[in-house]
Amino acid sequence: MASIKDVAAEAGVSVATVSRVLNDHPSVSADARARVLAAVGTLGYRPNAVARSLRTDQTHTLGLVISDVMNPYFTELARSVEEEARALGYSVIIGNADERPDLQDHHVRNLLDRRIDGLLVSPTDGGSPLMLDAVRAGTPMVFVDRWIPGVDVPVVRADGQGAVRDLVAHLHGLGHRRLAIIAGPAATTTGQERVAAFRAALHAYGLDLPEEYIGQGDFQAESGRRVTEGFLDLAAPPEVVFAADNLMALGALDAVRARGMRVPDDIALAAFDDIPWFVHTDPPITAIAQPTGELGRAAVRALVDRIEGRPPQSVTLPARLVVRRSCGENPNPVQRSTS
Amino acid sequence: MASIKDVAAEAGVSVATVSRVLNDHPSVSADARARVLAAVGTLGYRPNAVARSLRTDQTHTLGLVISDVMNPYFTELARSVEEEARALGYSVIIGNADERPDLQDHHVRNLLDRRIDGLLVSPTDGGSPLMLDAVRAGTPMVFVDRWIPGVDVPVVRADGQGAVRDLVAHLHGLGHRRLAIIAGPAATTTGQERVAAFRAALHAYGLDLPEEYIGQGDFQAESGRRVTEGFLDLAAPPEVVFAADNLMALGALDAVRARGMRVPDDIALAAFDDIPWFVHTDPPITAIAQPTGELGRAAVRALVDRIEGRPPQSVTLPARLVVRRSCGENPNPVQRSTS
DNA sequence: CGAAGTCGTGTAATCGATTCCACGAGGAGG
DNA sequence: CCTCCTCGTGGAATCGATTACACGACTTCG
Repeated sequence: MASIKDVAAEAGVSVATVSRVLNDHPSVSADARARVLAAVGTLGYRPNAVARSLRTDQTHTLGLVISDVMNPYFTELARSVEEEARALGYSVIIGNADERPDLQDHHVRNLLDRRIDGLLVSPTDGGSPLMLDAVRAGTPMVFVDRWIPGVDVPVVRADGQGAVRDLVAHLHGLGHRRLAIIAGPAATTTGQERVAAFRAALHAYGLDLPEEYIGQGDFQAESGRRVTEGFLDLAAPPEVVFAADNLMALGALDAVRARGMRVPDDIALAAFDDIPWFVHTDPPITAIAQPTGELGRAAVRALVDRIEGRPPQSVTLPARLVVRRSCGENPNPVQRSTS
Repeated sequence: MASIKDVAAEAGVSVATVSRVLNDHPSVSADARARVLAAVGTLGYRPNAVARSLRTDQTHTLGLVISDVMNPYFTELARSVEEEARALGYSVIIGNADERPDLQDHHVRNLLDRRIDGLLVSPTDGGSPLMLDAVRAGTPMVFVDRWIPGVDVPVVRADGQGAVRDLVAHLHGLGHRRLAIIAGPAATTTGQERVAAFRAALHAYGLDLPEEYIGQGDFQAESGRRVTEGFLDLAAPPEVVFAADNLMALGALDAVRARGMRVPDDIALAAFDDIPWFVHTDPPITAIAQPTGELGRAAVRALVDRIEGRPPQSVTLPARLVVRRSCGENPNPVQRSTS
């Protein structure tokens, strides 16, 4: 592979001049520039990003550590992050933690070793020492979706409180009174917040959220299935199951089907996180939609601001309720098609 | 950030010794080793992967360029690729081409500039000059899922012929005679092959695949919708629509619904690529399942073989039919749950 | 007892870029 | 005509690792 030296030789100039042409530094004669460009062309030269990074101490690369790639929500997040980063001149390296703190640490370490310019994280847990060290060491970082309390890092996330209130209003209006939730891991902020928001909304309607109606899930389909089975085994099973993410909703649907029961006739189902497939499930599932693309873009902007020395901003965007048929009689038509 | 020099100073040895300890080179005294390790600990030193790569000319990184991250098939592929790569001591950088040749080139160029050790590609088109140049220049490369004919690069893919035959047998057995296909882009091998396999299977049953029953899609949901609408507008609409990937099947489902028609009563639907959601659509969709995880792992093994000087092998694994209810009366129960 | 390893270690070259500094040529101004 | 800039250029240091080579101290063996 041709190096800058080869180009310099071919063009009959020094490597300094080649470098100047490549970084379009002003003081290069038109003649030299032309000769260098020609040499670059004939040799098919491409600068070695590794060497450049070593010298400049910048990789123009962002790390993104997400909790689970197989979750369409995070896939979409990753996509929008990459798009915005590309627009701003950065590349993205994605690390998939699969909801496992050890894997999360593996990727964070790997990204740090590669000297990425900044890190976007949706933490799987309450904060590994590794990540806290990185923050303390001054690594530019931004939390997206989930965050770690007590750490001074900008957070870009959706606020579901309003939408959860709308959901409970909808459910209450349909006559449901026994509402249960499949929660996410308590170690994640989204795991806790969604339960808190749900409980608060229920209280507003004079309803309770008893312990046995809080199932402990882990944001994966299998846990949704398991928890739902537990709910169905109760002496007084809930009339509604609200899954704190889309994969657990999928598991819940499985569990209900496996018993030969029907949604929404025998039990209603709603989910946090809306995805295109929810339009086509049987029945279409009522869900709380996050502005996923906007979150990803805002997170990148915040991180790049931080990297480039501008003050980064935390951002909170509202989520909204999308009513479909999985909770019962629905006065409105479907409001959202695939896209 | 501490460098190897700092560690050397702290431990009272030379950088050479530190390096030897880090790469566990045999000739280092126990005493020196202990002092270096202690220094590494107190400084929290981590070797700079950028510098190391520059010197050794290896990044221990694989590039993966896929056609569309939002397609669950590719997401799963990416996940298994990363897993296997990690097991073999490599990291993976994913580039999402979004079915756009220009974006594909952007990522290939970016990965090449970063001096990745090898490239895994599922080409969006018939082969950009950039990629062909890379092959000619000796970049270790392996094609996965799709490939470019006439290029001497190992291919890891699934063979759908048998499964398509099974599908046609199933459809024929259910009494369907007018079968249509939503094809992928002709520039991709999977786009062509699936049509060819379908046509061959139809012939075996004495059936034809007329031009108007071949819709040109692009592997995205929207094209599935458009093509399906075209089919429904025909004087003699098909009784079955076979979508060459899961996203186009989603679009087809949309189109059918939008007309107020029902699957499978008014029209049957089948898809190439099976995904967890197909169990839960209304109705559950009959699909051809690829051994996605196995493909990803085999592709990584082939690429790493190539990188490390062993002869790489092309691999072809069989896909299989999973019958559900979207094509009509089904004697067998669902054979596959989510996972 | 001297020659010939062996072992542990350090010095310095190297990878491919960027960039500070020095230098020579040419132009402007006194 | 001399001085002082400006401009274009090249030499060389530098980033943080790895590794070939040299060297001194010990062993080992004839």
